[in-house]
Amino acid sequence: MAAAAGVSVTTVSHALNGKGRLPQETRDRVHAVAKDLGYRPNATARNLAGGKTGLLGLVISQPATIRSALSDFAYFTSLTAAASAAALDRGYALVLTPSDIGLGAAVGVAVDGAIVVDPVEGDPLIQELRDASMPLVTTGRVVGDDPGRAWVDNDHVAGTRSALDHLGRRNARRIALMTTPTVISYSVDVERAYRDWCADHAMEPLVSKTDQQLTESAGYAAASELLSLPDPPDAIFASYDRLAFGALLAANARDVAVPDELMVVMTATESSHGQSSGPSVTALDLHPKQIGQRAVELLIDIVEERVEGGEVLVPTTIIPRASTKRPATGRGKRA
Amino acid sequence: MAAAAGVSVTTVSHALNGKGRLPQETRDRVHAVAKDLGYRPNATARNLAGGKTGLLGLVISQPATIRSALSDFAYFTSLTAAASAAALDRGYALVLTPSDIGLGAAVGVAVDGAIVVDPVEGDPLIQELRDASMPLVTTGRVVGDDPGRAWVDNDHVAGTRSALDHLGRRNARRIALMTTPTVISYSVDVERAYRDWCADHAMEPLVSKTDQQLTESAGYAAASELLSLPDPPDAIFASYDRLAFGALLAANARDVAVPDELMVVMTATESSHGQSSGPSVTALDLHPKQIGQRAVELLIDIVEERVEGGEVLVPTTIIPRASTKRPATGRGKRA
DNA sequence: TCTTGATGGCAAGACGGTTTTGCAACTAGC
DNA sequence: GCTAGTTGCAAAACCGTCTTGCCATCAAGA
Repeated sequence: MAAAAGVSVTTVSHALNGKGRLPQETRDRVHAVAKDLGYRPNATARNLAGGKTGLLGLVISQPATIRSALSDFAYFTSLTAAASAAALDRGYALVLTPSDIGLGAAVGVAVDGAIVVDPVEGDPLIQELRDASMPLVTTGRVVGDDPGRAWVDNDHVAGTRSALDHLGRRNARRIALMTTPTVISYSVDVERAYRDWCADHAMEPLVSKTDQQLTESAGYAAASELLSLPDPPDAIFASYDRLAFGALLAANARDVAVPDELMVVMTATESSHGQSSGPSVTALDLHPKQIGQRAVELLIDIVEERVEGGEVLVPTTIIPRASTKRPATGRGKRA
Repeated sequence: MAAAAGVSVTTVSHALNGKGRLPQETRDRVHAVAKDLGYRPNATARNLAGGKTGLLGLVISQPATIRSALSDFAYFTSLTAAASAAALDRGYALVLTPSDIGLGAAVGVAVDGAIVVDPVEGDPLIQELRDASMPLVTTGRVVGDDPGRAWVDNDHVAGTRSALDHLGRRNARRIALMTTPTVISYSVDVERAYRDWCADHAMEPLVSKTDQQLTESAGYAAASELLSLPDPPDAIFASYDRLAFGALLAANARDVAVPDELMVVMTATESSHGQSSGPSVTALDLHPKQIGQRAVELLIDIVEERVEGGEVLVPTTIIPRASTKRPATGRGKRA
């Protein structure tokens, strides 16, 4: 920047980065002038000098079999957008990397670190990145991983329990779980928490797993089946919002009243609300924006060697709405 | 790269970039050694020297009112992923920019060029970028823009006509259009093409516009209304796939047989197929991947000053499926 | 044989910062 | 009053590539 502003480039660099030995007075003056001139250091030059690229990679890990079923686009969009914004805030750029190009040493972009979203057990990419000792943060844990790794995840066990508690307090007698096969830590956690909760409450588990794409249609089909059981559920916890919307349509088609005869809770993103035309659905918000943001922050901390790893748990929030609008009994914790 | 490989850095640079005056023999030798060493020039240094950042920004333009309704995540995901891959292929990194941070000179990242997806009429971002003379490509046209701008778009007029022709050849008597308010060039084009086609074929237009979020539920509601008209449509063209899926559910609920009593055609992405549980739906594929890819290519051509602008039309493809499975009459073009 | 022109390749500067080193000037202790 | 330590800042080296300028070398023409 115009050393014209009084001092040498060295001093400017020192002042702006809080490095060298400078009196506060000089720092302030440099900062003032910089602000005045709207000076912003050139990121490319800074990266060159620092031996970095300024890029972070984000890959969505999904095995080929369910990649096309990856219909929970809203979740990923939300997460990715927040991650990108968080990266920009801190002077990095987030680049979406197709999982098939890879970030490996051999091909693809040179990045300073990587985020892998919802890693699937045995995904070779994880191993490849670790072998290359690339700074790595996963969103959702790697199933079967040792502790000490860097990840950001919801507390799905607590979240699931809070959703079930919510239903239990409203006198649900038989709660069904609508979910998917367990390929990522999310589905593993939810199903285990559900079964544990059922055991704790002497309730018989009723799990409906769809391996179709996660659409309202799949939810419609699954819920129709559940509702035609001899002893149908009076509450449903859906691990994807669109399954819940489908369940609502199924209930409507069968004249099952929501919430009186059937309560529905779904996991959701910020954008899930109001997407169904029926009663608004009580949601367990996963806060994907926070997930994305925290993942980036953790990754940058690792890249800049402030920490080596870290396990970040993002809490979930239950948002009561019409689909579970029954008076809660006094027993149990308050929502 | 190790000038250790025989020559000077200058020669390496010249050889690898096909610049200076070098005999083919030297070039080949350098290339061979480079490949041998797995040498890849440092992008950061290259950018510094070239005075660029190596970054392209991609913004999704949506007015606040419908941003939350942006449920067509699959389309954007597809487009964005393809754009990102195309950029990486050419040595650039694509970064998603939140529309509120902006790419303006004042704030945000420094990028070499920008892509604005589905610009809304009067979006200030467009003007800001143009004022800063930032290389710009839009995906979908800016409504009311003069020619000569750089954009990539589907030929929605031709596409809509081909979808309607497809229905017409199968003896549709009354075709309804399910769509949204006209805020982007896409919705404008589709509705105009539909009305023109109706006029050409002496058919009374029947347009159902939903301003709800674009979910199956909205499609369900809109289709239910259409089907309860005194003179209900016997074919529906839906400008969003989820509207069509909802229509299918509505038809099913009313025992309207598809395709015998009602044919359905939707615009779609690669991932739309198989998302409904009913009959598979004939689709007008918009090829969002191609849109994203072509947009990046065009933008890079502009950034590197090979061209100044360009209008790229990506064709659409009609994919006949069960929802319009009727014998086509001999009249008209073949599908 | 000498000049001229084309050709092949190297050296140095530029890009815009960061970081290290070095040098005054000032302060303090004895 | 001299040495030692501290403080404030500038000069220089470096990051890895591209670009420009220039010196050889060699062949052809005079």
